[in-house]
Amino acid sequence: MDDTAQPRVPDKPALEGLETKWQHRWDEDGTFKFDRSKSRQQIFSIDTPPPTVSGSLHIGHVFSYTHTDVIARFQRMRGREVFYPMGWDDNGLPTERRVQNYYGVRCDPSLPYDPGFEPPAQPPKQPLSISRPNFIELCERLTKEDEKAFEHLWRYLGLSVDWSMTYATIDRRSQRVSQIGFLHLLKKGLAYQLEAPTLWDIDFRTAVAQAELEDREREGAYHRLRFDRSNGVAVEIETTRPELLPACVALVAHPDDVRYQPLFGTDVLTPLFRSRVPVLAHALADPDKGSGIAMICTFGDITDVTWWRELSLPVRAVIQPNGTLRPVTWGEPGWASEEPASAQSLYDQIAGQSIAKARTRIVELLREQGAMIGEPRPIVHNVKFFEKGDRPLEIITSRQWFIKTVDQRAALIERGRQLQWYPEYMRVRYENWVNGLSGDWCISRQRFFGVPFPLWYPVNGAGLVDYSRPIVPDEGRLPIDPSTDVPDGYREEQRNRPNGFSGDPDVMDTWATSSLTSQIVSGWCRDDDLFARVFPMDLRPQAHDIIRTWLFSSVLRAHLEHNSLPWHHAAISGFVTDPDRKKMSKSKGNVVTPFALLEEHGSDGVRYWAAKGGPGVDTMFDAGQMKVGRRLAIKVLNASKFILGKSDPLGPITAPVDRAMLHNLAVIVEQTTQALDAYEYGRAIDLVEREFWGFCDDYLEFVKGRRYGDQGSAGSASANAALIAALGVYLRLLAPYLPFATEEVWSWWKSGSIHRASWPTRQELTVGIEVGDSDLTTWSYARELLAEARKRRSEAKQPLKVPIINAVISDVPERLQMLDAIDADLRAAVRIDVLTRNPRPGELSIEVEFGAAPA
RNA sequence: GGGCGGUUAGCUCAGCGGUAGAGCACCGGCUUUACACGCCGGCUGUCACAGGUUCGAUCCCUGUACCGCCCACCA
Repeated sequence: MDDTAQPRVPDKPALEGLETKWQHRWDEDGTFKFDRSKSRQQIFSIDTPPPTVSGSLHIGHVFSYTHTDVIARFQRMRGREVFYPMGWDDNGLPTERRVQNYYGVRCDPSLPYDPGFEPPAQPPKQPLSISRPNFIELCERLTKEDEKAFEHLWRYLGLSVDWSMTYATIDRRSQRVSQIGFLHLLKKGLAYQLEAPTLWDIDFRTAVAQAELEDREREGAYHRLRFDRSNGVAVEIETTRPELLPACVALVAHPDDVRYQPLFGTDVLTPLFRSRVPVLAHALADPDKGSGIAMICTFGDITDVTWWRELSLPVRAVIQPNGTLRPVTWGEPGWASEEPASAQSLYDQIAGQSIAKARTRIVELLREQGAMIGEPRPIVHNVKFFEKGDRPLEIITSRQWFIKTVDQRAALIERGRQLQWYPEYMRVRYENWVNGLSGDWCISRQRFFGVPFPLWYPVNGAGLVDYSRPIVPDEGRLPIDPSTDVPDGYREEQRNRPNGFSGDPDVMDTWATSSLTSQIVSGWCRDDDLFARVFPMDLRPQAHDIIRTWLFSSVLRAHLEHNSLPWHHAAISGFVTDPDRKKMSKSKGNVVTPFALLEEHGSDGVRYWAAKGGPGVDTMFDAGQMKVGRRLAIKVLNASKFILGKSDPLGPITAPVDRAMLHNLAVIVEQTTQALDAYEYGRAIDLVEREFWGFCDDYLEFVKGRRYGDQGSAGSASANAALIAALGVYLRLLAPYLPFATEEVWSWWKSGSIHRASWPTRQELTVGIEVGDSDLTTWSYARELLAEARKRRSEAKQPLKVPIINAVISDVPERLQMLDAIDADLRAAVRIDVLTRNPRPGELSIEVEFGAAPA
């Protein structure tokens, strides 16, 4: 470092342009380039959340990514080599939807690839059908554009990412890791396929996982229906899904319910379709709900699935994957009816219709037949939705791939306890989720833009696909797309032919890939040397809304694959809320474009606001705080200009006030370091900011006169040296928060980046400075006197140019002794001609006598 | 229904056993040669409510209310 050169201080320092200037300089200088020669102990590795590129950029991103960057810059300055890659999540449904709308296309997997395809300039009114490979090409093309916009924003915000280490969740590397990970689970028996009832979105026409569900309140109605018994007495049940009546396979009541105990083991006839179904007992039936007896349909909700499984009931499925009622022939096996002809004529009136239409019609029919008692009773209840979906989920039986999770429950809870959470209480959400897992993780999706299952299946002589014997590729071939790649020993002509093969048509849940981001960035199965240096990683930063998805699935995958945690620490950010305390999101129309904010308040100003929102805390969007941050950054520039503007003479730090100020700063350094070590970035900036502002308003004012030479060369030399030492420390304490302003000042004065400078320590401030216990008291006494004297001047409304000709300081003798050390500085700072000491017991007080105003 | 977090100055929040704090806002003053994107000073609080522990509670315990969030098998 070249600290002795004369600082080059601009006349009018300003924040404008610093973002552009320094992001380019950092890029050219490779300031944040990861040095992979460092050992595991020297490295701090971060598993950055890859933002969904097809989503819009919003202030919530800026908020949480700033938190991570503050930690990254802090660790880097502490001497850790920070491994800080950036990913783009371009895999999955959001991208598919965006591509469909942007280009006006839709994917038809039956079409062949067209190598020369170009999308129309304007999206056509009627969506254009294109092949899956063509669709994926468009996905990739559009996400490239989105990624550029994101990177631009991140660089402008000042994220200290190594931009040579980016990845996308759909790129070949991620696909390969994702497919290897899947094949490992398959080999260990931890992944399996099953033909089973699965949560299904009828609009997207895909299976979804438990983690992607959300409850929404919907209006519904209880319909009271009469089921006939052979003895002529009717049983009344209540249902909100009358359209599922044809799918009814049993009635169920609680085993202890005396009202229905006589019915257990008997049969009843369903209304309209006259299907004979048993009355059964099961503990899940709630005597207080409805009439206390329920109809079991295949399938109306998850409880139906439980009953169906535990009571060994048959399947009578009526809902098709597209959400319409399938055609049924009553009287055929599985569709028994006492009166098949009338059942058929009634059912034909709802077959092929949507769920909503079928419901309306079936209620009319029930009325006509007198099978409905009274009017439907409106209720509001929670209904399960796919989080991205518009209509309630159905349960459809289909072949899907699963990863075993439920039998890992205890081990996953234990992993959660090994993980260090910030804040601690976020662990509870994880445990709630793990304890509430109701089934294994369904990872197959009937979609197009995603990582395909790296599998084919043999097709037998009759042309039927044999799913029980998947054909697995060599790991060396991965990634593959079974819809275009051909398994070893087969030819393309055998695709979907008898005695040939058939590719798995599905893609994986995006979380099946995202759960491996720490493996993807760490070079798992690609770069063993790198992997050993960065994995398990140090930090997973993320927001709390995806604990059940991203965090959970990542812990699961690392546990199953490596028998370890994926990282040691999880730092959880809150949300950004609008003034009504609602989460800001695009759908609510309350999003603020982040780039305009960065330009208006400066990246440092916006970062300041973000950093004040501590770990886990939802934080209100507050432009006022951004302005405060901007002022802090400007203050840094101006105070630095003042301090560095005159560094001569420079000498030993002898003045008690100077030494006390530095000693006090050493305490702040310790406290700030502790806070940042505990990921308390909000508390840390509070500490530094408050002290820095006091340093400017009190200390600078206090020593200004002495520094200009009022008390001779030695006093000036001491002040200059103390000012410069303190400034160097403050800049470094602020550097993680205000990377642009601090770097700018550092460059006036030192060589190299402040972001590679070493974090300040207590020792650096106290070595060579003789500090007695009394010194801290000296500085606080000086501040007390300064405040008191200023108050007198303010009360008298006297401008500073009017001198105080005499100030009488009354205090206990022990404290008055300290005046000797600060007398001259104090008199200069408040313009006091004479200080008179008045020893006496009691509180400090000052009486002043003003002189005449100068002409 | 279960759980987690919160309730402190007009607003946003910090404090978490010992005389209530910061910033913003507001009011008054200051052209003081680093900064008017500034400086100085001032005003503002039954620390949600009710009990308990303690010499002492905003802070610990137990309830209650309200706000936000997470989870839940929602006939």
